[in-house]
Amino acid sequence: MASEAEILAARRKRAQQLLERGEALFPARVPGPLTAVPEVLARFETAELETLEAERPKVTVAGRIMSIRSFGKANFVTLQGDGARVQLWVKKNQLGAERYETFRLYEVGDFVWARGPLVRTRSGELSVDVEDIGFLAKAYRPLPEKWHGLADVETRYRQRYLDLLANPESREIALARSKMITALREVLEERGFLEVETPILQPLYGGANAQPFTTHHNTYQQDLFLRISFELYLKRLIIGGIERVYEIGRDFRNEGISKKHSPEFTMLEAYQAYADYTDMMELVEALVAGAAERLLGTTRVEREGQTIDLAPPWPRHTMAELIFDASQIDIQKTDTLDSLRAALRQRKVEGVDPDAAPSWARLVDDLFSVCVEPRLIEPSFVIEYPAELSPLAKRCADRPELVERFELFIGGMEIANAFSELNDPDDQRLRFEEQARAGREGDEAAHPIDEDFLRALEHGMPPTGGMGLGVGRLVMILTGASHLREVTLFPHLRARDA
RNA sequence: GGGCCCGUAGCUCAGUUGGCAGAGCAGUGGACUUUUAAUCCAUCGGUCCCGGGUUCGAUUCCCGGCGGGCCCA
Repeated sequence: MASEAEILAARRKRAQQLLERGEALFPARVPGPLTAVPEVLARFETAELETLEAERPKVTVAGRIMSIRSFGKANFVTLQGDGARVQLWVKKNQLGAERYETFRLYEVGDFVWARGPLVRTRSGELSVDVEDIGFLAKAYRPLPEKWHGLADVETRYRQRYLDLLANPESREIALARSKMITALREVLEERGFLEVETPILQPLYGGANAQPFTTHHNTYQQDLFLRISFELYLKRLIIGGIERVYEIGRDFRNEGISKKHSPEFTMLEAYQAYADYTDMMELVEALVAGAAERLLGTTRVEREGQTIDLAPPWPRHTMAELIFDASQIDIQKTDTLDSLRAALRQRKVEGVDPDAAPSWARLVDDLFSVCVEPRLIEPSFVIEYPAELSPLAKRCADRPELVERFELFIGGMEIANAFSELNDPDDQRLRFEEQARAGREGDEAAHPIDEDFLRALEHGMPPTGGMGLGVGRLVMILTGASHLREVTLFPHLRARDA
């Protein structure tokens, strides 16, 4: 018996035999209080043989059977509970013939509880010397193979529960993500930020340059968008007098998928009144370094064989400097589309098509993405962005073609984006109108004009610093993961044909 | 969206220069009261991703599709 159908039939047969022996397949609860497997290990893993023999501490544990090594009248069962494993030592003379025969029907994958004193076997392994054992839940399907685990990438993503069971690294990443988000919240709470929730279903999207998902509300007969950022709602809260505010949640962008991009992804955005983008730099430094220290106990992380130190402060360079260093092109001199195209044709920067971008600023952005971004491995702030690329950021007072903005790069990825928020409603209207023009000229990611937001700004917004941080990408940095999917429990995949 | 690669047993993988489809683990039956991927004996298990084409014969070659990976956009 080894085809899938036969394996399933065999497991059903075992289940039937259990029923016939009076064992419930899915009882509602465990008899008596449990000791979690990790706690068993924490308390007794290092206990001496003599101590265990003298005290014979009795525990009841529960978990999933991961393997059974049977010797006929004695069995070593590996039980996994809450990610930790403890061995059960199940003997016929201890259980009695009747109960032992029932136990022999338990198989890998099933959930059981077991009670008995903790002992050490001859080989020294901490084990529950089982006096009593019972059934908790039947597994009708088998687990992945025990030694190689689950390697098929697609199955790991589609059946993440099997991945979590079989591959400790996957579990570690899931835990790390959760702990990291807790750490981010702690840093923000310590600084007096208030966590809020804003609409995911929005009548008009905005706050970023991206294409949205669309949906429809039946009762109101209203077309809606899934948000592409939280920005415009969080700024409304600043206007409303909540002076330090943040949200952690999901954004949705209807765009390509890559190791750094997912159509839905978790974002942290924070806004602080009476602050500017330099204050946001300090905040981002505190968030990233704080998360690293709280999660890893260090600011040093490994990535593709090299060590990155996240300890602040981080260097700050203008976009123009970095582009010049990488390409020898001075965008401050070649400050028109035609002159920059000419310079690019002369330099022939690989991967940048001088004719692809519709404007000087977009061409600068392409150039930066290709020749600078991948080099920014150590944490680096990039400052002074073209205003055209930043329709929601305040202009530099002395150079109105630039804005007070930075992006943070680590490991060649954009991790955070922040600016001194534009609070002049008239300038904001101009920027929206520029975006609308770009949209009419075919830029599908251009920002729509948001009259309701303009009206809110006209009521007055204090000078404000705001920032957004890609949570999944930061998890990648802190765990060394190479793909956003590795830090996303249920990544989006194409539908399987039915 | 483009290029390249992959899809074989429940899992991890071989293999077939076109000729009855293989291993380990898992499963099943048996032995075994200190194992650690337990061991030993026996045994079962396949839509070779799907659909066409070429061929005496296709899992293998060709075309299309589906799913995945990597690189590029």
